[in-house]
Amino acid sequence: MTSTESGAKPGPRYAQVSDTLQHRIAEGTYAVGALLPTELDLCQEFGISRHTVREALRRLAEAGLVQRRQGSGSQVISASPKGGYVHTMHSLNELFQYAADTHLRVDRISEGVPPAPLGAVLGDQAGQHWVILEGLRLDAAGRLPICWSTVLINQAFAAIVPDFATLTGAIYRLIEDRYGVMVDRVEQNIRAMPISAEAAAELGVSRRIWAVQVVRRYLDSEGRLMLVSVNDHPGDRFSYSMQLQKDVRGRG
Amino acid sequence: MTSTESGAKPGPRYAQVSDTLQHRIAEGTYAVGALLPTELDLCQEFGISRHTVREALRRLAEAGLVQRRQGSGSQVISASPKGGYVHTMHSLNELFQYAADTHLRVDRISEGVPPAPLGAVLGDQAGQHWVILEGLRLDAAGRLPICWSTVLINQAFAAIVPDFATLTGAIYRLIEDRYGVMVDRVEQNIRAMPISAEAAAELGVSRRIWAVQVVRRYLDSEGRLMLVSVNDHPGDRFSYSMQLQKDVRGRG
DNA sequence: TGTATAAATATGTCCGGACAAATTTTCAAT
DNA sequence: ATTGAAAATTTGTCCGGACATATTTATACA
Repeated sequence: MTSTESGAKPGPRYAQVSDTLQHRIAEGTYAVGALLPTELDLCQEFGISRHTVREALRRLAEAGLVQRRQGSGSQVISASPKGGYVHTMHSLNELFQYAADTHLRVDRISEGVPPAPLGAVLGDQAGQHWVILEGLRLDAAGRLPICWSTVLINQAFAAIVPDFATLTGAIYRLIEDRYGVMVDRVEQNIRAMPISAEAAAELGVSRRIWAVQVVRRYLDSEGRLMLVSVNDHPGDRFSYSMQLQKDVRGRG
Repeated sequence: MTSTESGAKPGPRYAQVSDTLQHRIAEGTYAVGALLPTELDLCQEFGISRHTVREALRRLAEAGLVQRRQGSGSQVISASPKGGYVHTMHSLNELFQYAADTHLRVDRISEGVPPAPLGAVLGDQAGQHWVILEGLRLDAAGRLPICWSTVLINQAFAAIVPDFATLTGAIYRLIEDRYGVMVDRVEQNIRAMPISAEAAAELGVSRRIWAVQVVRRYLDSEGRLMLVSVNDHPGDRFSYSMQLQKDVRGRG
């Protein structure tokens, strides 16, 4: 069919097969709602054992693309977006890993009073001076753009900026280590909003995609804002799972 | 060791093994940070093949309990499988108030196997029959459209449907009261996605607005899905705040 | 025609084995 | 003591086969 299906691919066989199947799903060869070929059919087509086919199908099921049912077959339940991957976070910790302050390619550093849109996340401290960082945040492999990140740093800690070049952990940890000011609590807000032109360009997504903006405000024990991070995730790649406490749902 | 490890258990072997290992992790036999016995050791201990041991370890890794590394071994990275995150009740309750299962104007009721897109939120129970409710959810004043809501009810509880006319509280409470089946835990997932034509029309928003979809799965103590609610919020009106625990952001 | 039963189909579980790839350990050379 | 290469260890990938279980389809019977 397409040239991408004929040539020899790198990586394990099951990955080649799952990639091919995912490609066909995205292409419409296997429509949403339709059944995939049976495992034995796939064995024959790709000339591999059933074990390897099952590994490929298992990964597709894990990615939420297909649903497997004993006796019935594997049904396509979702077509992958053109980006081609589905990122699902299963816990808050994964969100933090996912959006950790690591692998941040800093493109721009400025200082002064943040413009109005950014000032909104600063509340009553909007008029003060801040150190502003903007850049693209990449995944652990350093390749895939995860989100467009803006970090506002209280100017009292401006001296840490030169250390960003060798930063391996979260920025707030750098502040804690250097200044002994401990983060007391973190407020997080999630909202959806139109994506900025800059973020869309950096992330390689259409401006028709909405951004999921995750704002985290780090405060010390006296309620002073130490750090604010604003991450614009492409809406088509954002998913955030958590388990709710029993007593929390009391009012639901 | 304990009595629970000696007797013959039901279910597949890999599940028995992963349950046993999970129990030992929770008990402290395998401490967090320590390495599990090697696959071959486990083969010998349980008298099973390496394939079955690997299936058990794979599930533990999926649950976030262990981390497997080629050449090194499987390391325990967490003692609690099911999230167990504690959020401040104040802010989460705001979400629940915001999207409470009240003030639901039911427009359509159908029964049967949900179509593929909805089936995705049902996981391995997608093929079963459900009672499907769709309608517009209004705010407390009964005026402002909050979200487009789809509710999937386990057919075992189909008899509660006529009572919706006089429903004043959450649907899951109706089930708890009528059937004595208690909700044990609630899984919540937030993601952004294009809004459906139907939801856009009902909510009076443009289709260019993306929806923030909040899926909540209500499970009983045996892991059976009782109820699933899928709420499509207009992205331009959605905001979700919470306060993060200090220990939760530990990895950030 | 409708229904209950049997057969066919498709995925789930489990075994045995083999080699590859990544990591750790051992040990010799400097 | 330090370095570097070889060996041992451990998980990753892949094959072949067998039977179990769930679903669908075909068949026989009423």
